[in-house]
Amino acid sequence: MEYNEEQWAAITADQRYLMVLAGAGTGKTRTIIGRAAHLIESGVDPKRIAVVSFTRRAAAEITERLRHAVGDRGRRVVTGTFHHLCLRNMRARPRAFGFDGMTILDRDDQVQLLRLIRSRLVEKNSKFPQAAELLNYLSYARNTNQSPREYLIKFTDMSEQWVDLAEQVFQAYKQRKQAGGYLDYDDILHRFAEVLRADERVREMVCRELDHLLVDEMQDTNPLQWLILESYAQHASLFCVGDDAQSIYAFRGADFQNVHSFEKRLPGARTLKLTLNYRSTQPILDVANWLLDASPLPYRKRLRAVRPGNVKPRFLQFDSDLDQAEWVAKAIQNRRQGGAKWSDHMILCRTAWTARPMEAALIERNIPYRFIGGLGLLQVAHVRDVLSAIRIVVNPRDELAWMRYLTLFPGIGDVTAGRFAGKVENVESVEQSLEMVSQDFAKHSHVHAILVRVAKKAARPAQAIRTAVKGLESTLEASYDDWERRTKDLDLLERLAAKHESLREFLETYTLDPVSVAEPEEEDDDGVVTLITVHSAKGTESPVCFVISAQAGSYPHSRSVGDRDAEEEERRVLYVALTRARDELYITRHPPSGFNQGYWRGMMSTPDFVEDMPLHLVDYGEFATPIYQPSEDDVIR
DNA sequence: CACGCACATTTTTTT
DNA sequence: AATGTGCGTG
Repeated sequence: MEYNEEQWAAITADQRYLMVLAGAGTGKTRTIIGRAAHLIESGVDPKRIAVVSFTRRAAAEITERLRHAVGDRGRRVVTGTFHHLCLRNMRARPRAFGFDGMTILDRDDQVQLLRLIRSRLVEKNSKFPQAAELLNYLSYARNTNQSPREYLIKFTDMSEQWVDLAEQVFQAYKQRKQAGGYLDYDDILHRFAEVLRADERVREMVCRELDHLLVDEMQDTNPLQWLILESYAQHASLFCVGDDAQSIYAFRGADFQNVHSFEKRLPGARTLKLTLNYRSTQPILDVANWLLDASPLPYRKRLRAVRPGNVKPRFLQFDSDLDQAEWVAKAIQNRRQGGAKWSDHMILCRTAWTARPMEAALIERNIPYRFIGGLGLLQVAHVRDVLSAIRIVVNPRDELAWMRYLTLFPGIGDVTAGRFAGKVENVESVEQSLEMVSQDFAKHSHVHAILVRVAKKAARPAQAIRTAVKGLESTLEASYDDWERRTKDLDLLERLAAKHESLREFLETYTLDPVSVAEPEEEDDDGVVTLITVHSAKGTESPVCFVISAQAGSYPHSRSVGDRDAEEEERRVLYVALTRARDELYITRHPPSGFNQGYWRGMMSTPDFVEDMPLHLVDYGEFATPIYQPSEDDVIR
């Protein structure tokens, strides 16, 4: 593995705290891997190195590439997301963290729980924010280390009474979580950070286990995560890589300024830069550079391509999203006939929603694809149905699971189920809860019987899933008219479960990082086309990229219009999208339709980033001739 | 109290 | 598209 001067300087730097500012495609991941490899080769025990990233896909890639770079030793490096790192540590010391047999709530669960509480505390038809919005407020406040009250007063125009009411709702939510043995996403970080901060003994015990903490995508860390990093920084060295122009998680409390204040926050910290782009050709970078230049924010960034290539990105305007989808699908098909692989193509969309017509067009043409982002497997109704039985066996105090499970059966409605779920709060064991079921639902014998059978298989995840599916099959078949189509998700679920040691671990893994429903059954030699949201695409690249629906309403997204910071974040989203392309970039757009059209009727001054693009930066017109040539595997020799 | 029908609602982005 | 919600019926 070879590195350029800048990369090598970062890899071998002996600063205890180092921030590497790296533009898109400048070899961030390569440098982080290089750093870990370098540390190992200079004698550091791999177990004492951790690499945190922001998605499991990124973490998996790091694990893989590390193994490639240093062999099996690489496996012992701790890799994962922030949430994984926290969970791992808490699971290893359940007593210190008060973490025992907890069920992790995904977003749907959180919303449902909050809705339950809202319905009791807030009068009907009140204009008081809905559960989902309340959850956003709460989560943002917690991720930025503020009290909800503080946040609501500062950032919303809620009245005094409503703020009080919101506080009550949040308080009740917290209590319900405690009672149900639940941990939501924020609790995972929060509890970990809180204990590390407050308990010096635990902090030493935990943080002393690492000598080197490497952080990917530093611009996405929020104040809560920073708190965790600070605790570690007392005992370990910190090597962070990030790019302010790629910060697209402000909605989660991330503040990209933290890559700039790094030096001020940690004594003796230094910042290095990576400026050479190895991914894209210059014409692609020219468009990206133009986009940042057009921003009022000073990114002071000009990406320079190392690789040759002078094909301009192509810009196409369509009459509708359907025409656009049709054309993209056809273009990919043509390119494949011209010798390209399916897997050379990536289609980037702003929201999962805009991907739908695209998906339809791909299916129609039998183009194998996978969709990343959007509805995860574990969010689909029938999967949740089956998992409710599993969750009960893992945590019998899981009220939400009881509700879902019990109401599956004809004759049991939400009132009856709710009554039972209320009683389960103090249950000590699965056996005890099963005993209660057999008493309360004596008439519905299979309610009890299915759980008993699932509980028996609890040690074998795949078998437990299969048992649950079999038990519920007839009931589910009656309630879904497209049951046939849905069963294949359950097969997939079973296969996924087979890869895991325990049901708890299985649930945790996929709650923290959901798999897509549309994961391809099998990839042929040519792989599959990737359809992906820009947020999920960060850190990835592809020889040929289609940035679709690049118009007002998507870039910037209509929800962000009017808020300067949010609009600028949208610019960075588009920037991330454009900089994924290696050789060819297509930017396509169409007039807004449906929801957006209605939304924007009468509003004339919607910003549109792409509209002002200088003509000379792109080529226009109809069909592009395939210009792709199979690339030599890597451009860096 | 359960259930079925009709209707509304949702549509950022992710851990 | 696919859930969730409200209301009348049994």
